[in-house]
Amino acid sequence: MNTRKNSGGASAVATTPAAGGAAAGRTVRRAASSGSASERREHLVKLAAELFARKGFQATTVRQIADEAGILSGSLYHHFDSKESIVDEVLSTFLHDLIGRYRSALDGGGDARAVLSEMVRIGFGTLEPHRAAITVMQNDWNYLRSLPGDRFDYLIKAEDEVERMWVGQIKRGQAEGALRPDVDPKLTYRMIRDAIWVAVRWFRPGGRLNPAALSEHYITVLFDGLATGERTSHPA
Amino acid sequence: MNTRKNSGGASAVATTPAAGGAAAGRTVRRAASSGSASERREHLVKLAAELFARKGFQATTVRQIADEAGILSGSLYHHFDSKESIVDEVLSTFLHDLIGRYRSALDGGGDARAVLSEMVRIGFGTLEPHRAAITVMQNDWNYLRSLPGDRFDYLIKAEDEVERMWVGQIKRGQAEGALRPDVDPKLTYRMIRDAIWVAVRWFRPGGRLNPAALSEHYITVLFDGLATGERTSHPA
DNA sequence: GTCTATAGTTTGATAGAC
DNA sequence: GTCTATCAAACTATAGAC
Repeated sequence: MNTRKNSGGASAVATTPAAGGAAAGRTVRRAASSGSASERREHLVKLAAELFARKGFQATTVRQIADEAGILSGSLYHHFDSKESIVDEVLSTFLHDLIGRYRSALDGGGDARAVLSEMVRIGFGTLEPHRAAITVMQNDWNYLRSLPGDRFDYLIKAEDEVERMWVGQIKRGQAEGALRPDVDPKLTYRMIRDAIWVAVRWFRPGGRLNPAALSEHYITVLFDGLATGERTSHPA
Repeated sequence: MNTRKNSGGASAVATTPAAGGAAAGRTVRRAASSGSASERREHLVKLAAELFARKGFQATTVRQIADEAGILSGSLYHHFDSKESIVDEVLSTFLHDLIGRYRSALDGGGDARAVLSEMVRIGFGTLEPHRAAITVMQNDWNYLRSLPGDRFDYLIKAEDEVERMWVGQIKRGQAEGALRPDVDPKLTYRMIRDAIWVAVRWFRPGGRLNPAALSEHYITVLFDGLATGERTSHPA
């Protein structure tokens, strides 16, 4: 996924927390994060992710990222190989977390409707911790995919795996008779997925609608359309 | 909306078709479009829109646009003030058309469910003719909105007007008893809107799914969740 | 781990000949 | 309406001092 320049990593937890040198560090403009090197790195990735989300990957310059961190642009290259490797880390961290959560939901068992409901909750649940990453993934997907090389091929791999999980549950629900058989599983998956993820455009943490309320609303609307039962029309 | 450099315009139809000079034009690499000046302009906008959609507005250079048209980058500035004015024309043309179609649907009358169904069809109906513009609007919305000045304020104005139309119909449907009253109208509008527009990411003209089939699928799923009737659960 | 300084490209846009 | 030629600015990334 991403090539790291120094040791340690964002997702790796069992790294030596041997404290950052910080021998020089003159004006120390950076607020907190006087912790380990990996914490510092994580902090920089987070700052960059916010900028990428707000202005777009291309429109965000390494100078702006460095400014936000209180250092000069050249200093960023002590932590990262390139601007691309930063966005790489933003996206792969998110996808790693997301897929892990989905797997847990599938392992948890339950009928198709219960699992699918849980997957909706997971989707909305990532809106808050991964808002910036989700925004970047949507807005800059085409651009990143258009870059030469196979660096961002894992985006497709992750997308495919997620699709398999959703479609599998939808088909199971249809086979068990819990979901109406006259809808296209793949198209239905896309419809749900799109409606959830694009919510990142208008979702604001602390706003009128929290992720839990959003989930229940969407689940209600969705299943009273998906579940079998008395309906106004029931096409072949 | 957009400031044009020369006379004539994309949406204006009653323009003198006084034929493009084309006195010099050496190798004339441009395929067809030996018509009026406004046709030539429209053609350039279309080429640019495709590039913007594929790589993103920022990542598309004026040189690439010119290449695609078979001219040099400097020559583009005979037709447009700036790169921004090109994307401006892409988006304003689309929004003009979209809002016009919505207004017709509202004027057509009918009950809320019928009007809303028609609005869904309109949404999917624009996917084919305005695929590039819709893609640009979604991917580069944040960036364009972040630019200094009020040039792209009309994006917000158009968004607001569209929201008023949708929410108005949803509320009317609830008042008339055709739609379940326990859903939030604004949130429901967003859910529908998001699901429709994001389809532009995977929709391909001539593919397995045409806009008409998509519309009916979405309408079926949506209304059997929105319409009143026997339901598994019916929260307060 | 940050700074200074800068190399090497690429970009959007302009001026004037034809 | 396009080309030639070019400018000024901005960009990513690097090298080496501290």
